[in-house]
Amino acid sequence: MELSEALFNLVHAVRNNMKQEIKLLNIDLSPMHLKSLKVISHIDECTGQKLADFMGRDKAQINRLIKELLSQELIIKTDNEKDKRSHLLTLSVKGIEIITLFKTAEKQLFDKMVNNVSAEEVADFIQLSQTLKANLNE
Amino acid sequence: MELSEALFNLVHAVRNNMKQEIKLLNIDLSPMHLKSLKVISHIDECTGQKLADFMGRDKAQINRLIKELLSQELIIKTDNEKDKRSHLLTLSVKGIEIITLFKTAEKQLFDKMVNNVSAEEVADFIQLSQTLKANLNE
DNA sequence: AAATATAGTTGACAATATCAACCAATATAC
DNA sequence: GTATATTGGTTGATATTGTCAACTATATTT
Repeated sequence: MELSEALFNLVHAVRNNMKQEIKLLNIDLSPMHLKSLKVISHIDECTGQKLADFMGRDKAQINRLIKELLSQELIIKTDNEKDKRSHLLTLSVKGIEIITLFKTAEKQLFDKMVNNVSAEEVADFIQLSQTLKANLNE
Repeated sequence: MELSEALFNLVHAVRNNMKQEIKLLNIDLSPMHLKSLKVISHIDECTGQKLADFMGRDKAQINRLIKELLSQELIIKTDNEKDKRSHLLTLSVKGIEIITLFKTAEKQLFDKMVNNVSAEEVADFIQLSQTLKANLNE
């Protein structure tokens, strides 16, 4: 099997399983919304731009994701004193609850996936993924 | 870095590079259209259903991809004598030209990606991808 | 022959992604 | 210090990918 084929097949499977998990948890958010929540929880003093950079996505797309998360009151937007063009994004209590729920499900999925695989193999896999990506961006 | 993160990052990079290549080749087709063309060229006595199964996609989506490929005269649809509900899909000369062009570009991309990586490592990577996918589908 | 399943088609829509225009704040050049 | 360029964010328009449900025609099962 080709590398790209194996890769796309795997990602497709992961995506589908994630969607199932999200449905089972009765979370009314798309995968990208959840990913955004997760990244916001990771990044220190997160702004829209930082989010867009980190996720490697268009700022227009990110902006719409943020709008939806705000309307669902999962994140809070506060003025950024250091730069009045931008705003700081933080999770609300509700947002923290949801992302905690999701991370648990995600971890279960991950554990199932690497069930019979050694930690070393997984580490090598991650390492090689990063190498392959770096080669592309040269 | 997390496994899923590394994986999604890599696929995202591959996708973006592919898009670039397609643009450079002046091919007026989306990635999925090209993938469909490629699969049609692989599968013996390809029908819509076989295509949908192989690509793991909804038949509605596949149907629309086929329609576009037909309207661009890249594939030919002939009656299937063995089952009058379905049709056989084959590449036209134009379709063969385009997919040949694309495969060349794809190969260059692939070569760049695995440039400094041994064949064995790549084989292991593909193998593990398949294992991880299989674990998910259990 | 009747019931069920399969292949394909279509409508409606959700989710993801991209581009361009635009405003306001900031940074830089002069 | 002001003109200019850049950056962060917002919005409109549109393309791409993916999903579900309804429907027709043919095939298969019973």
